[in-house]
Amino acid sequence: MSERRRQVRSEAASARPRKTKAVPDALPAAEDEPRGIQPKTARGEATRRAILDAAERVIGAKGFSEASIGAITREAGCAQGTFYIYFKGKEEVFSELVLEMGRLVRRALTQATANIPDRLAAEKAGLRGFLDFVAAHPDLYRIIQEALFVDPAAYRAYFSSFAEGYRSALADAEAAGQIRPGDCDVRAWALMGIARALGERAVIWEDRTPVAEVVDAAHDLIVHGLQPRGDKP
Amino acid sequence: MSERRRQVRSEAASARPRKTKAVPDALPAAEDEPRGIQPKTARGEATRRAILDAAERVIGAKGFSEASIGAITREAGCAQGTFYIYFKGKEEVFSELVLEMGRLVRRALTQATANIPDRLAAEKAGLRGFLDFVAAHPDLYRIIQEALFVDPAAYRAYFSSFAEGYRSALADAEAAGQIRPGDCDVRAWALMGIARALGERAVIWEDRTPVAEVVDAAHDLIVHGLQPRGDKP
DNA sequence: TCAAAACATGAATAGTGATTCATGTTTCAT
DNA sequence: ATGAAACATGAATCACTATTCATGTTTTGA
Repeated sequence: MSERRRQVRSEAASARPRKTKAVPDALPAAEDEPRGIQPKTARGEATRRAILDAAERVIGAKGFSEASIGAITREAGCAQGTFYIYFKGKEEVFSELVLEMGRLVRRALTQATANIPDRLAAEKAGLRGFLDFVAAHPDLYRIIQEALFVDPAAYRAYFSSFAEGYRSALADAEAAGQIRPGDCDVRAWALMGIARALGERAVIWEDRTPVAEVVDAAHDLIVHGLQPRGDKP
Repeated sequence: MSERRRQVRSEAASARPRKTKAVPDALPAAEDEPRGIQPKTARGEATRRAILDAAERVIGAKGFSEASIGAITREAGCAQGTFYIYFKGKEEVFSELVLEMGRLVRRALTQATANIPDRLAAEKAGLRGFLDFVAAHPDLYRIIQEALFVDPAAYRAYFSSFAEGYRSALADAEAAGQIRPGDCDVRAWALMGIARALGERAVIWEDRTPVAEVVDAAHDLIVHGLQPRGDKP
């Protein structure tokens, strides 16, 4: 019991793969896919997809470290070795899932808010679109949360992309006089936080309150705040 | 490749300990601490504390599954075996950390909002207290996020306690006419979401914006909402 | 139709780290 | 001061699974 309080070194920032017996590094260093190749046929595409979908379900249900490759391939209906035809390792499927989640959410939000010029109205439609999406993809939602530790870069990229888009949307609306002036960066994070919390309430807490009710209540808060006797037109 | 889409069974809800060789269950079934005892002396208390603190740092830095008992005890400055004198296993320290986080945050919030009868003012003080707290305990903050998978019960307990307290505080304020009428449950979750997101921005994104600025901007949003031309007294 | 390319298999390998335990050392009550 | 209770040690055990690989099977293109 001596030097307490030492700084914990993050040591490679996260998980590392098993050691390979002989690392023959002497090549010009460039290519990055000794394994984990894109399928070339429809059959391969279907198998890869099956594994990815199975991974979503298994990792979403058990969490990253409890989800074994064996469980994933069993769920996908193929042999363990097949997994490594399409993915370099466990981390790689996970990262793909996080990316997919990002793509899908962005698409959902884009569609939900398309052609809505008013920011306050867009805010409501976006919240509704988000809550509908997470209700339809509870596994992906839980997966994002694990990314903070399993793939920090993907985690940050996921939220950064939303934060930046949100911030500039608010800045535009502010310039157009559609919303109250204020710090758009902080407000973007705050609004993302609201959406995230309500999504979690629905998915993790399995709250059954109809989405429309939740959206109405939250949107009232977002528009008018907590203050009493607000101006009602 | 056959029965796809099978339901993934959560299988014991989370991690399970290694199998013990011979389980001699035949006793009346009641006691639950074959290991993991409370220290009886000051020396033991200090060691237990050292391990808990080390676990906070190591798990906070590397995440639960990457944090080995060896790393924790090394950080604590004791032998691996010592760990099992005070904790039944890895999960147990983790759960303690989540509980401790809950206790500390609750205390911080109670102190920050003590003797502030007005809800809107309390809201601001509470947000400030929370952000100050997470800045001082970044490790604990990250740990909560992992609890969703490592110890779901603790995760839910942590947020439930806040949600319920928050909800009833809002309900009281609403009854007293201090805030706008509305769904207090949804609003409680939304406000928690704001705090959580801003805490994350500070801790995970290491954003350096002064806390006071963040609090002012967020509080303006919380009080007045996004709508333009709000009533300014 | 046939060789090559793609896919698929699952048993074997092997790294890892949680947990135990037989053996000391320290502290406490009397 | 002294035996018992507490505490501490760290090497050894051993379950667990990610990953590999030698060997088939299926699909594709000409």
